Order: sequence, then structure tokens, then C-alpha cells
Amino acid sequence: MRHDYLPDTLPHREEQIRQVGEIVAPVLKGARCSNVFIYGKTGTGKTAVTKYVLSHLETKAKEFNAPVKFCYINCRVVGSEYRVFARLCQSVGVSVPFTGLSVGEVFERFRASLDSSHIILIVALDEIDSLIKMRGDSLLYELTRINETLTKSKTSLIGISNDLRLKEFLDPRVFSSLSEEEIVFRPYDAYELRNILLDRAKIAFFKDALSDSALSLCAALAAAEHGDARRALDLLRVAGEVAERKSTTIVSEEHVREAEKHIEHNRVVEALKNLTLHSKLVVLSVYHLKKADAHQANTGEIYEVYTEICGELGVSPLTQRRLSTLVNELDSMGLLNARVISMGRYGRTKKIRLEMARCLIKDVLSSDDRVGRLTDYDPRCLSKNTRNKS
DNA sequence: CGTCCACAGGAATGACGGGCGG
DNA sequence: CCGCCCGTCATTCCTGTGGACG
Repeated sequence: MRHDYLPDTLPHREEQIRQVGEIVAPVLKGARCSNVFIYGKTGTGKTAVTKYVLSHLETKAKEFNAPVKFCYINCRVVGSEYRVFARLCQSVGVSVPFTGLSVGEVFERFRASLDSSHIILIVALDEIDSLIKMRGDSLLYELTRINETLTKSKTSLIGISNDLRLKEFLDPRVFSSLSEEEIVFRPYDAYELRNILLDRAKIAFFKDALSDSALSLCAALAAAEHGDARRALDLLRVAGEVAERKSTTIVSEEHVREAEKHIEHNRVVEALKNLTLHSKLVVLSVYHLKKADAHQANTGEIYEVYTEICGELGVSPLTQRRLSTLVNELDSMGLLNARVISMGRYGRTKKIRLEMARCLIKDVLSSDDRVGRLTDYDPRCLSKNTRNKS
């Protein structure tokens, strides 16, 4: 039931498998294949299809004795341009230090080693959107041009993006060379999700251990959330675990509902625990503001509370500029909800709300050895403010 | 219809810990 | 050990801006 498991068949993706397969097939005859760009939201099977096709191609390549190699890289996990090139180096058998060299140097080592190894390399870059939005498209620029400088080897790219608007961030030349072929993955609908779950459940669950309604509910919930198969599988897996813990023999709808809460709860707790000190303090500031006043907090108010509790801890506060980006980060993690609004005459700011249960914050942060004692603290500036307002 | 608030958020720069090759 | 480069976090300085108010 884990999403890193690659099943033998991918229901409702036969068409995409065929498309990708047809595109990469020429490498078996020693020709470079077209670069492909694959779009689709999370959990639509992009990664699974790509890995599926590449692994089948690998066995075929062995059969035909074709000099083909693959390198799958998840850009979001790998994290930086440097580390992507470092991975590419590894894939052609060159080990590079994980830091210390210039990006250009690493790229050059990769290029040289690739060229001398007489192969066709297929590079699959998953979640490139995350890398491009952060670091720009220089990585792709280098990679799309690499064939011009190779004499004995060839390279093809498979770009995978969760964001359909990615081309807006790309240099048009890079984009056109990257998307010689384009494939869009539609979200799964509830019916398709049901089939996917059914397939997996056959392997993972005992016969009759899964009620039909529970399965349908998982499919329906995930379908409502942009047809995310990963989400559907998670729900079903956790629902199974819940049922097991209660020592029931059948997974019911109720267990799925519980799994939904459970997943959300875990997500928030994990995220909260792993925040840096200052991010925790920001969350705590919002928490205190909400307690004192029902209206939504804005950046200025948060900064005021934040600087005060920093003083209380004996930590020097960060600047408001920095706090602003921290708030944005927390927003994209789904811990806070921040949106810019204009109050006309009274300026422009972000309205910020907690996106999780208050008791969770208290539970998690009060057991933190540094900020723990601040969960019950009453910021002075808050009482002063409310008095002024009234 | 212009002003002006209270910030947003981009760009440049710097400090820092880690790691290289020589 | 030195000089160099890395990524990350943070600061400083900056220009931009939606819309209520006058």
C-alpha cells in the first residue's frame, strides 16, 4: 500500500505507458529519443508510469545489448542544482564530493565521463518545477544543450512537473527543446481510483477484510481532492491500520473517516516538531494573538509579539522581512493560512490564521525544551494593545 | 482622483559551517 | 594548512501596490 511500491500493472494509464514507451523506444536501436515533458497533478501516476516504462526498457536493453543507462532524480528531494549534477555524476560512475566544487566543475566532470562511456543516457527529472521556481532554469539550459558538446554519447531528458504553468518560468528556448513531446496526465476520477485501490487491496488485504463502502469512500475522498491516487492509497492503508489496532476484522467507512483525521493529525505534528526555533516562535506568536483577540493577526502584530517572546527567551529576533518569508513558508506547509489584503488607507498586510487545532500547538510545543514554557506566557504588548483599542 | 499607509516581496550582500584540491 | 567554493540563513535596501480616505 505504500506509494513507493511499483505494481505490475497501472490501471487506467495504459495509454500513457504506450505513449512514453513509443517515445523512448528508439534508444534500443542506438538513436537518441525525443525529450519529453510530462505534466500532471500529484498522484496522477506520472512517476509510476515513468519508472514503469524505464524499468521495462532496461530489461529490453539488456536483451538487445543496447548501451542504455537511466538516471532518475527527484529534484525536490535532491534539492539543488549542484546535487542534481552530483547525482548525474554518480550515475555515470564518477564520485564527487557533496560540496566543495563549483557547479560548473561538477557539470564538466559529468559531461566528460558521459562522453567517454559511449552510452545513451536517459535522465528523468521528477518534480523539476520545485527546482526551477527556486533556482531558475540554468540547470535545464545546460542539460538541453549538452548533446551539442557530446561526440560519443547521447542524452535524452524526461521532465516531470506537478505544475501545469511551468512553461511560464522557463526560457522559451529551453522549453521548446525540452518539450519535443508533451504528455498531460489527467486526474483519476472516483471510478478509476476505485479500480486502483481494488487492485492493490487484492495484494495487501485479506479476502473480505475490506468493506465495499470503505473502498468507495477512499476513492471518493481522493477524487474530491484532485484525483490523487497517492492520497487514496494512504487513506486505505491507514484505515487498515486503524481497524487492525481495534482488532476488527473488517475495514469500515468509519475507519476511513478516522484515517482521514489521523493522517492530518500526524502531518501537522511532524511538521510542527521539525520547525526551526524561530518558525516555532512565529507559530506561537500567532497562537497568542488568536487567544487574546478573535480577529485575524497581521504581520505587524505578529512581529510585535514575536520580538517580545524572543526577548523573554533571550534570543535576538529576526527582522520583519525574514519573518515575512517564514510566514510564507508556514503557509505553504499548511500550518498557517496567510493571504495579502489591502486595508486601503490603512495599508497593505497579510492576514494570518492558524490552520490547525490550537490544542495541537500546545501539546507539541509545550514539550519543546526551548519554547515549552512560552505556551502559557501572556505577552505584555497584547494586553496593552487591547486596552488602547477599547 | 490623487495620496499615502503598512506592509509585500525582489535583489544584493554577508556570515557561517562544511569540504575540496594542492 | 591555505585559498576557494558550496548551500543556507539572515540582513539591508529597495521598489511596488490595493484601495479607503480626503
